[in-house]
Order: sequence, then C-alpha cells, then structure tokens
Amino acid sequence: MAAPSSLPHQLLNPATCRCTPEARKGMVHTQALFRGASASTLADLDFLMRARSLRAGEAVTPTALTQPVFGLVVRGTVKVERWITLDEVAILEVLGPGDLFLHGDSPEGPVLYRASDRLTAMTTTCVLTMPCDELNPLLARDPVLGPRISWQLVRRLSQTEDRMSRLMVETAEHRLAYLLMYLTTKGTTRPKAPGLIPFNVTRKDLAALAGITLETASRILSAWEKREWLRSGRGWIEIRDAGALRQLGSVT
Amino acid sequence: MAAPSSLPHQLLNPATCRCTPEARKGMVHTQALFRGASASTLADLDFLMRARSLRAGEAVTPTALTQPVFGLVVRGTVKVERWITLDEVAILEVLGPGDLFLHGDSPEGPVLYRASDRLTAMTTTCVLTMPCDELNPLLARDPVLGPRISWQLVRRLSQTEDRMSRLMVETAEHRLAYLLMYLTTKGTTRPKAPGLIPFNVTRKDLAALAGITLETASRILSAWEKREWLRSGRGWIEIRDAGALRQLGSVT
DNA sequence: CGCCAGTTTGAACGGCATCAACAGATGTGG
DNA sequence: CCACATCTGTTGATGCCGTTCAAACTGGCG
Repeated sequence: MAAPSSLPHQLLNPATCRCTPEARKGMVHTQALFRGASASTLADLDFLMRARSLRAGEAVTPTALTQPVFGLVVRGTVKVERWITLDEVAILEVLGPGDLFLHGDSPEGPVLYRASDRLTAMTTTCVLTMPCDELNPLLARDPVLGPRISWQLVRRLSQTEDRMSRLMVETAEHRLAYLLMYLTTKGTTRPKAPGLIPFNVTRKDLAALAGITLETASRILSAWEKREWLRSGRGWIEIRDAGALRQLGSVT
Repeated sequence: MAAPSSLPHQLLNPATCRCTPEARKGMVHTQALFRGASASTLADLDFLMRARSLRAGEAVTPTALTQPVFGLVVRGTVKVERWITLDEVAILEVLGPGDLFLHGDSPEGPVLYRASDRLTAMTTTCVLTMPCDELNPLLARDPVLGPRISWQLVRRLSQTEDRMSRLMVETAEHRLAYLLMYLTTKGTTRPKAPGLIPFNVTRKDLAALAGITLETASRILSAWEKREWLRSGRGWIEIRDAGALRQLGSVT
C-alpha cells in the first residue's frame, strides 16, 4: 500500500532488453551451466541455442509444442504453472538466472515439465532454448556437460523436497514466510531497491506457490505490513525485515 | 483388520537375503543406472561400491557420517525421514530398486539428503554405497554415466514436483489415494500377494508422507476398508480396488 | 503370558477455505 | 477526455475439514 521510494513497476519491467545480437554472441560462453565445456561443444551450443527476449506475462514456449525443448534462463524470472484441477492453477517452480528446464511431452526419455504446463515470464526475461534431442550427442561427447547438469538437478531436487516438506506440515504463515525468502534467491536484485523482489508477484501467485487462497495470503501480508516487515503493492513486494521473515519461515 | 490370505509380515520381511557374495559379484553389472558404461568403469564401480544387506528398520548409513555417500537401492525399499520441527518427522521420499541417493553434508557440491536425515529400510533391503567424491573421476571419464544419472534425476524432480503440487492443494483423502498409488511403484511386488504394498507401512508413515496426522490417515483407511477398496493391518496395506483409488487420487 | 507399538474412535477446537461485497489501479475504446 | 471493463487487493461472516487431546483396544513380539 505504501508508496515505495521509486516506482516498482518501472524497476520490475524495464522496457529495454540488453539481449542485443552482439550480447547474444557471448551468451552461451558466459553461462555457469556450460563452464568448462570444450570449445567445440560451446560452438555447437552457440549454433543450436536460440536466444529469446520476453516481456512480463509472455509465454516462454509456444502453446502447441511439437517437440521437447531444453532451455536455460539467462536473465529475469519464469514461473511454471500447472492446472491441478479444472479451475485451479498451482505454480510448480520459479526459475531464475542459471536454471535449466525441459519442457514438452516425449514418448521416451523424461522431461521436467509437461506440454500442458505454462512457462511465463514474470519480468523482462531472456532465455536460451534448443530442441531437447539435440542435447544427447553433446552429452555423449563432452564429459563436463553431464556432471554440470547433474549437479544442478541434484540441487533443484534437494530444494524441491525441502520446499515440499514445509508445505506439507507448516501453517500458512510459515509457508508464506519461507516462500518469500525462497523468491529472493530467484532473479537478480535491483541495486536501486535491494529489498524488492525483482519480478512481478501478485497475491494470486503467492497463493498458487504456497497452496493457500489469495485471501489468506492477503491477510497475512497485511499483518506483516502493519509490523513493517515489508511493503507491497499491485504485483510487487519489498522486504524490509528479512531477519524476521527468515526466522518465521525456518524451523527451530 | 481382516486377515489376509497369507501372513503379510512373512512376505514383507523375509529373513533370507539373496545378497550372497556370489550374487554381489554381478550386482553392479545388472544395475540399469550403469547400463552402457564401459568395462573399466564397471570394474571400478565393482571395486568401489560396497553391498549391504539390511533388515526392516535398519539405518542405511551410519548416524555420524564422515563424508557424503553415493548410494543405489538394489532390492527392497528405503524411506528418507527429516525432522521438520523438534518433535515432527516428515518422510521426504521413498526409494525403490534402481533409485540413487546422495547422503551427507558436503562443504562444496550439492547433496540430496542431509547428514541429519534418516534413511531407513522398510523391508529386507540391499543397497550399494560408495564415497561420493570417488564418483567425479568416473563421471569425467565415462560419457554414459552422467546422462544416465541426469535422466534419473530429471524423472525424480518431475515426480517430486508433481507430488508437491498435489500435497499443496488437495484434500487429505485425495493425497492419501495418490500416495498409495505412488507407493505401489516403489519396491518389488510379491507374486503371492499382488495387491500388497511390498514393504512395511504404518499409519504413521502414511501420515508423515502425506502431511496429515495418523488419526486422519486411520479414519480414511477405515472408510476405504468398509468399501472394500483395501485391507490392512499393523504395518501392511493390501490394495483390492486400485481403479477406485487411482480415480480418487486422479493419477493419470 | 505380558507388554508395547500400532491402531481405533470420540469430542471439541481452530485455522483456513469459501462466499460475498467493495475499493483502487490499470487498460481500452469511443 | 471520460466511461467502462478488467485485474488486483482488502475485509467480513460463516462453515467445514483436519488437528488436538484423550482413552481404549489389539496384534505380534519378547
């Protein structure tokens, strides 16, 4: 409700994107996921991967996927939504810079997200994508790529199981506090507003992430705002007392 | 409550284990996770990995882990428990044959489960384990191993996110139905009792898996037993109408 | 045979969902 | 420029599902 020092919407949704053709040139080479890969692998990836710049709300992959896509978030943030029932959507995951994804249904071979899931940019975002089945030859040839991907997958799986265990038992307030802290690790913080969660987050998003209703999310956030733990508005949240939230969200 | 055709406890907890030294010999070579690996890699794994036979209730790894462990369930079933609060335990995951795990705290490099987590055999179980850091040289050398591990991790992550999304929003009855179907995919079904979940499961376990209380789990299972969807006793559950449960859990 | 972990059942409480109404912000089209 | 629709957020009343607490029962192991 309180007006922040500078307009959050401009900070969260910059019109300019630095994904110029020149910047795209070195993009593959600067990704941590590909660090240590051989020159030929990097050249292949550079050839195969397509860079896309997205604005907030845009879909990362087309609605009708013909084949599975392997992708990597370079800048910005992406949410993964899934219809749980006919009228209810849950957010499975929030992908930040450096996070990989596999999207689409494959007859053989596993994928992370189904073709029916929606991947949507939550702010001005840049992603690299390529056909999933082009990846296997690269993995077979480059001994560094596989372990790098495995590492990230282990980290993601570990994080997800931790998140799940908290969502299972804790109260709505604890879940929300944990999730806010989780969200701050996704996306790149804006230097002008350090506490601001650096992408668009509505009450509905928080509810879909925490498995609660948006009314409950609104009530809890209002209570925290009274205690001056945070400030928020339409689609943005600025954390002012991370310590208090972290304490509430963690166990002990 | 109803007595099953033959005693479940004998089926679930066979005293004899076929993990004889001779059987252990070829154990590494028959694992799907290592299929396609080079002969030298298999020889190294055969040398590095230690086979252990466990009875129901035994811990897979010692309570005081000195270094992270890479392991693989060969036979039987293992549950992964974590203390969420001081007096509450959640089951993060149930590992069946073919499932890998990384257990222990590492200063650098990610692990799946923390040293404080408990891995416990739910039936007569056989696992292969080795020090985690011995794995990296093998991954760097063998181009098949990395992708195999990545594949499994993708499958696990995908499954876990699906499970999480259901635990977030659905009712206790739906969760339980989904989890029962999930559990049937873990462990090897006993030929003499096809519907029997092939390891020890108590109401407490189910509750810790679903994020509900054991009283609620008991009430729901009693209702299902009245409808003859299943039979159960102390530590065992036999599914009689998988279709009804699958529909209730909306398992596709 | 005795004991304990596992299980069952009941009663009362409370957190959160549901439904509803409204207010403010944003976008749209004439 | 305003009227209008849509999206986002707020607040209140009510009811239900699952927790909590408590007591009793029982299967299977020592």
